[in-house]
Amino acid sequence: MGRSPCCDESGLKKGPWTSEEDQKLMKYIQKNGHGSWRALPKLAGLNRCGKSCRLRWTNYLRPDIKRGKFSQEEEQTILNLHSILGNKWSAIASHLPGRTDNEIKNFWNTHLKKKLIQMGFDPMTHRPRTDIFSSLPHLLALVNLKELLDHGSSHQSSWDEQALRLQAEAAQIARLQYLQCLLQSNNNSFGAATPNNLNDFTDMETINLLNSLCSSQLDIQNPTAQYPVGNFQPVVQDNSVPFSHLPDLQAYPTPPSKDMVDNQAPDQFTAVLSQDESSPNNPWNIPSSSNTTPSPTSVAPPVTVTEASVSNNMGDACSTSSYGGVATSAWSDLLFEDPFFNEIA
DNA sequence: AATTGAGTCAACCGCGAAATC
DNA sequence: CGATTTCGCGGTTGACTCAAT
Repeated sequence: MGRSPCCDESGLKKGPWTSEEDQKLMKYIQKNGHGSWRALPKLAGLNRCGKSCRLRWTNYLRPDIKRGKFSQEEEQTILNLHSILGNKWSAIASHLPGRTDNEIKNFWNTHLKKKLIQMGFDPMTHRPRTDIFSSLPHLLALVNLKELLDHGSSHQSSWDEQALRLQAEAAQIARLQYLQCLLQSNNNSFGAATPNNLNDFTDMETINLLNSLCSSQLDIQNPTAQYPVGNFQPVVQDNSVPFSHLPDLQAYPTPPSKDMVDNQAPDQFTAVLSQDESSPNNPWNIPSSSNTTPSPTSVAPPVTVTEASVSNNMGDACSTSSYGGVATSAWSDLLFEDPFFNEIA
């Protein structure tokens, strides 16, 4: 209750910190600890409010702060944890040594959120957005209108070409979205990506969609060409080996449920940034005897296979989410790295 | 060279919870 | 036990940089 008046006090400096101020603050805290933040500025000889001092210390001056770009592992950890915790930046930061909540929040807002949106996923729910279906006709109409205005009626043929091209691209987006939904629903109907349901995933419609996506952008004159990892390849309609070009998803067991995650105190989690090599078939670090049947109320996972797993700091196997974040799925990785997808998205 | 727009990130603001009186 | 103070969190802002025009 009650608002801290410290920042409202007049005469206190605001804005960027100078190196002298940093030095004063650092020296004082290293010598005395921060104690009462409210009292600190006076004691340290700073014309700042305590709040500003605390922020400067926790986000910038603290000696254990790691600076620089986020690694792939950190990015995946953030995605995983965000899918469980939402915008609990401090909770997420507690699993990323040396990273501050502010830094993670910024990274999310400037990079990860956009990435998910570009992929057609809702950054809050980590699930495919369905709104694009309903808005597609409107978007097309707007785009066509703009083209019309830009080119005028004297360029009818050019306008037609543009419209056709845009319509084709929009259709690609729609198909991609639909494909994601199919993958999602297929996955959800079985609770999680288990080996069996992956084999079940031979729906002709989906395969046709994949093929149409692939053929539109790959060298159709050279169907046997080798594609870089992450790019789409044509799907062979061979039910015995569907998606043979994908990573071996069958090595991954059913991930733990969200309930399991929820039942663990957040502080007990420690991100383990690589798959547990001692149990390569158990990347979730779940004891083999665990009953990991997701509850009906748990967040249904998208098609998610992640190499990031989570265990608590007691060394006990606990859980990561059954919902490891879309960006960690093999499919999502493919989408991320697919130049055509990035272009149209 | 000047302008503009997008991206980034440090810092601020307001709120609620916890701690203290 | 209620009032007040302090702290920490999450959302937002604005200064800065850089690339494109």
